[in-house]
Amino acid sequence: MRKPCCDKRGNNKGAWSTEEDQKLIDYIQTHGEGCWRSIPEAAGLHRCGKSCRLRWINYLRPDIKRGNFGQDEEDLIIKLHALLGNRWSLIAGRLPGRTDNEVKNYWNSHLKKKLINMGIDPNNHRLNQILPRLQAEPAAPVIATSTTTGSKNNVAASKPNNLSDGDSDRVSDTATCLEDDYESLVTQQAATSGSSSIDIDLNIAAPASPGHRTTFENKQQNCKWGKTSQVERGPSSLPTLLLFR
DNA sequence: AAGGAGCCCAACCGCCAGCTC
DNA sequence: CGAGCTGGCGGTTGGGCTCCT
Repeated sequence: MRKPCCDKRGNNKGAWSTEEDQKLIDYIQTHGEGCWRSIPEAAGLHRCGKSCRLRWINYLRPDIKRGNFGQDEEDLIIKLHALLGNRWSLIAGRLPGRTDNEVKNYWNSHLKKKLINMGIDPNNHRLNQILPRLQAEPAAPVIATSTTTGSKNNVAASKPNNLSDGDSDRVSDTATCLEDDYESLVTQQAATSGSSSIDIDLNIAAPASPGHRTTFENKQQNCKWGKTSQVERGPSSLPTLLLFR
């Protein structure tokens, strides 16, 4: 039977104090990241290694970009989520200075709602209903989500669209922006690959941390849902990005 | 002004896959 | 070759903050 990683009695839990933060920063700046399991003891912290790693990666790392997400970052997250689903570490790998936790939180608290307000199912990025400027577009059938979370998160389809006047303007702008961005992206891809299919190269060019790359490559080799160049085809080869057509 | 509701986000938990012995 | 260890990931939780009534 496997032992839990944090079974040590007396370990602190919950929010980190500034003293703890400083100890961790000092230790890592002196010795590097190394073996997380041994770091707490070596740094004089009453935390499990996992907790130290998380604190460092999500909060203390010097290259972390804090503050609001820019419009370009937002768009990129939406596009990548459409392609990758809830693979936050991969999405975060495309956003320099952003962590998977941050991207995940931002998605859950902001972007999900934004898409819902736009009449788009955040799980499969398909339109749930017709917006004024997209009326020529027939409502797409909602297909099974391609994410690994299954149907338990599929609340979007049942949510009403209660846009205020101000919201609909904003939404319209955002939709336009996304469409334009995506068209250029697809055009670019088609030009380089000779194909019109959505096939963005998802190899991480500059991983946020050394561990990122290793893991990503491993996942790419072993992942259950596809290979490196085959981006999220899902159970069928239906396009999943109706919004961006 | 007070209290309840809702939101945000840091942190935890459990699982998985790769590595090592 | 298999068991155990470790790092990493995604989902979930809960405390604190803000907004609303």
